[in-house]
Amino acid sequence: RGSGSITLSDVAKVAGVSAITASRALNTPQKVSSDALKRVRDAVERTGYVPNMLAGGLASSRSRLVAALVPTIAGPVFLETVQALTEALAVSGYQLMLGQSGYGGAREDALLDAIIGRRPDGIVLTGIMHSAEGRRRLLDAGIPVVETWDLTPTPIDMLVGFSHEKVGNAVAEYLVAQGRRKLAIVTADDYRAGLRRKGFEETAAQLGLPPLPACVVPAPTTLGNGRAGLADLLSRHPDIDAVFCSSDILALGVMTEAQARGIAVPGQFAVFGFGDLGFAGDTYPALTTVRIDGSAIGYQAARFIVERAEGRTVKERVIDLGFSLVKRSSA
Amino acid sequence: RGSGSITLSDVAKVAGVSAITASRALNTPQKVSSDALKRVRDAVERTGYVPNMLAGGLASSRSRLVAALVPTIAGPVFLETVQALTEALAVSGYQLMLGQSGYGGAREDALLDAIIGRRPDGIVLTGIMHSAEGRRRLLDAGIPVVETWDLTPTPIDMLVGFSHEKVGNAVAEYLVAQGRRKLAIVTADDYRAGLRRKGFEETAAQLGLPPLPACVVPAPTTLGNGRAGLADLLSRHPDIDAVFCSSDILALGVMTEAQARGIAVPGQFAVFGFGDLGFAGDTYPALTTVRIDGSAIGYQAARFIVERAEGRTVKERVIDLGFSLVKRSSA
DNA sequence: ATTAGAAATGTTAGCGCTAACATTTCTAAT
DNA sequence: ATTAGAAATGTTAGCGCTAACATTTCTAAT
Repeated sequence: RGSGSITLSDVAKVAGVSAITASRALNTPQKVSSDALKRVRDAVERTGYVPNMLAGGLASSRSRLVAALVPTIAGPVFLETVQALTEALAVSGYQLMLGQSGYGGAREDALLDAIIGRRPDGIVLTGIMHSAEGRRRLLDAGIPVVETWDLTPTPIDMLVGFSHEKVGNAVAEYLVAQGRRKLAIVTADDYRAGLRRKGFEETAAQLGLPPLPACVVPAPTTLGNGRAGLADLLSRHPDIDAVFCSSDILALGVMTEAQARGIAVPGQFAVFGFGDLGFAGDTYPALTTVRIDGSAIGYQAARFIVERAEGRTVKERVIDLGFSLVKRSSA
Repeated sequence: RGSGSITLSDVAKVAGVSAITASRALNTPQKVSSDALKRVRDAVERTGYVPNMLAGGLASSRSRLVAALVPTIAGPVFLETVQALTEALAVSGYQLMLGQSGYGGAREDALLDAIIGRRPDGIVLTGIMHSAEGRRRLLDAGIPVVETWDLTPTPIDMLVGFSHEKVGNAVAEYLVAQGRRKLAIVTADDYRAGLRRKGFEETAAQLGLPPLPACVVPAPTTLGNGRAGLADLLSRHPDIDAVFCSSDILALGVMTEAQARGIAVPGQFAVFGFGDLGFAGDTYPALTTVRIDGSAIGYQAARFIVERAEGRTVKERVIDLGFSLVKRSSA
């Protein structure tokens, strides 16, 4: 049986060394004489050998695979993170396996099995997985876990994120400082957006504002949702003077609807986004928003996992990357 | 050594059967008595066993992994395809491994090694990989390959796509039929966009139009590129009456710049996009564009690979999914 | 009761690597 | 020349599964 492709033994034979020496030449070249190293490398070159990482992973209990779990890849929010993660891992010789959990947790179980079955050296969670059952299974499997894009009080293992509530606080403070008094919210119905909303409302209340009108739209957010959200808000509260949106896409939708209605932004009301996606600086008016360094999250998560996989212990297991307000024209 | 986790032998022992019977109960339940099946399933339940797919893949030469190669994940174009692919594969028990080749081919070699080393049951290519060397290595490795998002005359193996030139033809015809005569182009400098441009220019020439002004911007496309592209075009040709953009994002940028300059769309000039991304129907004015069914591409690619992996032969190895013009307000 | 074929189950070996230990070779000291 | 320790190399076994073949058990016929 077997695949018929070239194996390490073939390479070793060609190089005139034992299989383990060939293995060492490839994995730990500093443990091999320069002569043997050269001969093995030549043999690899001549035979076109590509190591079988399934076999390597099985033998060493190190798969060099990392799983990333996202609600859906088709939302722009986590892309930067996934991209940075893929790149950073590739540099260290790891590959990324992608899992989509969807927004409901139904398929979660099967997905977890599929992931654990690959014995990845780490799992990066963005957005979801807070079922107790899921946590326990990951912990039991002994796989390092990095949660991202949030700052939960009880991390499973490692964590790279920022405080969504503080984002809400900061935006409310900013808008009030700009003289806005009739704040409103257009937000997706996901957990983190809810945290931002909570922070926003708390600060608004502390600053003496009445309860804020809000329009909740289903995740994932779309331009159309944003337009509908503003329309809904205006029908009930025509006098609002600022809208905090739970994503830049939503904010762009709000501005589009305003444009369609001939309403001036930020003249009649300010619009504040979240995410600082690529287009935010080029909308008209340019979008004021919250910048999250999604790439930094990805790189940091990769660093965490590689550290663990190489057997080093990570002392500081929670990293708050913070956020910044990017002031442009819309608010 | 070993990971200390529960193995198939443990399960077999608990169930009171041999390892191979347990293996069959999990992989080919119809080959096992209902009694044995029940006992194995109970044992799996009780022990919390998750099969080690590295070991399974090594033993059976079937990894149940599929690799997808994209230029970058951080462009919205291929997302739908990657999402559909991930989902369709998950249903059949396969996982997706993500590789980013970047737009340059420098890292391509290392990436290919990393992929081939996992012995995937298939590779889905979107966007790139046309180096002869790369082709040969994939072919040599005996891995089924699906190329997507194009209709090359000489596919490596299987192919799901559509004709970019025909897209260009159709859009030019449409605009001229609408009475537009001063067509222009804002396009990214990537290969497929170039094909669409070619088709567009050819049809324009056939219809008796003079050579078309064009502005080429670097890939990946952004809203800012679109704005700059229109600005550039207008500075040289203030009298254009239609702009064909190589992506919806670019088109939105062009419309944004027009809005900022107080130019009416489609009054003064028409704008035609490409991709029919989620926001296209909700822009103001609503974007007329080319719809590509990215999900269908993903599903079809998954089907191809699963067919092959299960040992069936695929008779029709090239599928043209076509495209459609979505007429809205901007053109 | 016997038998033949199908169905179910089991034994053995091997997939392609690397961990763990064992041995050989080199180096630099006296 | 001898020696001790380090460096380099090799042998053996095992990672956790399944392919391939072998054996046992069941089924339904006469």
